[in-house]
Amino acid sequence: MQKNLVIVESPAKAKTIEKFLGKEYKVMSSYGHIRDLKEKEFSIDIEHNYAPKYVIPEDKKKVVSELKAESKNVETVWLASDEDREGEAISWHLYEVLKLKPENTKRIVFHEITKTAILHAIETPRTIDMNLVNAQQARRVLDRIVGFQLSPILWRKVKPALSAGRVQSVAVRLIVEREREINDFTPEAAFRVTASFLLPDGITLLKAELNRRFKTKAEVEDFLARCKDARFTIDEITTKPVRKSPAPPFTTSTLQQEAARKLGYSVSQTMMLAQRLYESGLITYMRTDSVNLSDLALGTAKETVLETYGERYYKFRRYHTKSKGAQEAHEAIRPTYISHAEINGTAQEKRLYDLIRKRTIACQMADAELERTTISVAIGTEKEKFVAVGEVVVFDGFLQVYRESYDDEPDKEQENGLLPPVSLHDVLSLRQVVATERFSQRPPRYTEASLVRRLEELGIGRPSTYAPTIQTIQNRGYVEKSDREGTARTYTVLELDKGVVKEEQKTEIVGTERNKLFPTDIGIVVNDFLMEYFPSVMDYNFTASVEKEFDAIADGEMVWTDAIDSFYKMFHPIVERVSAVRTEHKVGERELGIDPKSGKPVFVKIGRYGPVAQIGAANPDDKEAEKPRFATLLKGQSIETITLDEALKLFELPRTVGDFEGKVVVAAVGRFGPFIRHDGKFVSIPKTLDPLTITLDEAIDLIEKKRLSDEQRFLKKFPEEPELEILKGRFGPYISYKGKNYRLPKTIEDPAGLTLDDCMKIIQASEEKPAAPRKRKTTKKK
DNA sequence: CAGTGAGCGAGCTTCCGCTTGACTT
Repeated sequence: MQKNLVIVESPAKAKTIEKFLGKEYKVMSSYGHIRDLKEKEFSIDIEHNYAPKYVIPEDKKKVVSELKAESKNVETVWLASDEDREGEAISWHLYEVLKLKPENTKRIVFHEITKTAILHAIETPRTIDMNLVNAQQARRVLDRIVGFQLSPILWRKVKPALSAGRVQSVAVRLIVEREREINDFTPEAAFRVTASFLLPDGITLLKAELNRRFKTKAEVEDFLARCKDARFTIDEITTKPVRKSPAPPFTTSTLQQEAARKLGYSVSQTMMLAQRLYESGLITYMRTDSVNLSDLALGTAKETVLETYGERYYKFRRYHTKSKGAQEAHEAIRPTYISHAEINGTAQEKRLYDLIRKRTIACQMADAELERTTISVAIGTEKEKFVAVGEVVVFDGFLQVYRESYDDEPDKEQENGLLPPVSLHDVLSLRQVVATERFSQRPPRYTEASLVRRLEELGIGRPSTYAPTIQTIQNRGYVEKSDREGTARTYTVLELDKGVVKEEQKTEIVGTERNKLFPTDIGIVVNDFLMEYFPSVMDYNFTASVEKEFDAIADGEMVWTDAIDSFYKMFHPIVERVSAVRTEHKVGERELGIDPKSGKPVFVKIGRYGPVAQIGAANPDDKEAEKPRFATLLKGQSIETITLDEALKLFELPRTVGDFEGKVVVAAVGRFGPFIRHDGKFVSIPKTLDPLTITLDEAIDLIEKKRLSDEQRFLKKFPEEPELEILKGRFGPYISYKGKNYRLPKTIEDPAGLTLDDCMKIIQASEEKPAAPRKRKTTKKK
């Protein structure tokens, strides 16, 4: 019989700790929370002081019964979940569910997974902190109230299966508001003036920028005229030292941001890779808001820096977390063994590990020392000056290892390089002055990672929820990840060369964006609705202010049910009031005008399946009445901006394009976008064409292309087995057999040369081993 | 990943945070 049972949250942690503790201790994992409110019921008894109804979820029953069985057989149970709100609650639920006894239950916490830390924890046990547990219950109950009372309102007023919540709704708000800022933005033009001079040596060039910008072309022309005969002299040379310090070690959010910027990983991809590194024992825990490094880690980082770079490069630094609502149950994300430069794993895992390792090492390195030189060039007696700025790295320090990236890298033209040597009062000869029209930049759309950064700044969401939240707002159709092609813009360039001013119009492409978050019509409608009726929940400071109350509860200064009660008394009446209003019109509905043909009103709104246009109103009392007509909006159209004419055009679909081979050609929009139907067959219409304007010739072209690719699709058929075909898909050849598809191994060079026997073998092989685990989230759609 | 191709009334959907499997479409 075992003497001790230690329960931690994560199985990987359990494995490590078991090694430290020896035979007397068995270490098991709870796999996070073991008890929660019912998944599909409100589960809060409002009448009885907000009593939560907890259940053990189906997928946790096995763990719980194993823990229960084990806990009966030991002398002491050590509850070692994390030392934060959720961790304390996990311990309490374990205590309750496993029916533990106070006399043989001990609560311990440790902040680093080392033998000393754990042994120390065992020597200093405490009891469960009910105040902290109650703070968690308040958090849980509040989120349930908000989520489960707001969502049904959306089902009725906007669209079924939508959702609202303390975190996700604010995330959507950020994206909607950013989109409006972009729409409202008007770029301002100004001329940026640069000049190049020849130094007295007659060889070296100096480039400098004017210290002001001109609003109008007239001002530029005037300035250029003044330059023609001006005398240019070096007026001032200043040099000052600049220091740069390394960024703190990674937390979940900063890791997600840097992996997106430097490696191009999505937020969820980063988390999946980090999870694997963690499970392999290569890095510390990946869901953390702490920048703290253990003494052990500080020591090995020091050794690594000293060994690799020498004493001058080392600097001891301790970082303190300043993000709102941080709970610091773990360390920063760092390699388990900082000296390990090489690891086994996939290329992606290696790159992420390398990033983590470099960031960790760099944060214990010396500042970089730079020297910034500013040379100013006087223009005769004018007030304006040309200025050249150069930066020289005197000592690279941490930059040798790691340089943090930024979301919006500064313009390349502003990059500071090395400046040529000059002396005060040198007279320069002007080679050229160029005035380029530049426009102020609109704010950028959010990426997954920059949204995470903003949420963290606002203290909204936790390391374990950033990636899932981003998934949720996309699954609900509030937000789409998408690209936006830039638009061409002309700008003016004026050039003074050899005393002559030339003017030229140039074109640039601006506003190109890749993989950015765009709000959908549904997202906008839901956001505006929530903002109108529930501004307090949508407030960017809502989370921060309830966090303060949770802290007061944790400190024993507030009763958790009182906190919930005062929120509920404010919140629920609004829910009641909004639910009671029975409006004929859906939220976000907009009347565009009257259909000239039928004389009926034309609406746009969020329908059962998304944005639709509608002619005429439904008449539920009169079954005989004419039903309204519906048409789905095309991609790129919005119920906010669509015009009456555009909406009426939609009703021309399905539209007869013409005849081809004696059969009619029809253009329409289906579930998967615009398509052409001809002779019972369907062909998708590519983005470059429009179902409203497509011509018969274009349609025939599409049909013929499709026929060709269909023909080439069949690589081989077998007369003896009609159910088996070798086909060519977009991702290479595959076998289709009895309604199922099988991938061909890459080694096969001539798929058409396969025999029936070969095919059956491939099918059997893939049936036996159910392929490599593909960790893809299946989208929850029916 | 692949192919698919309509409808706006019949039953269900939903929150946030803690943690990993199971597994073919």
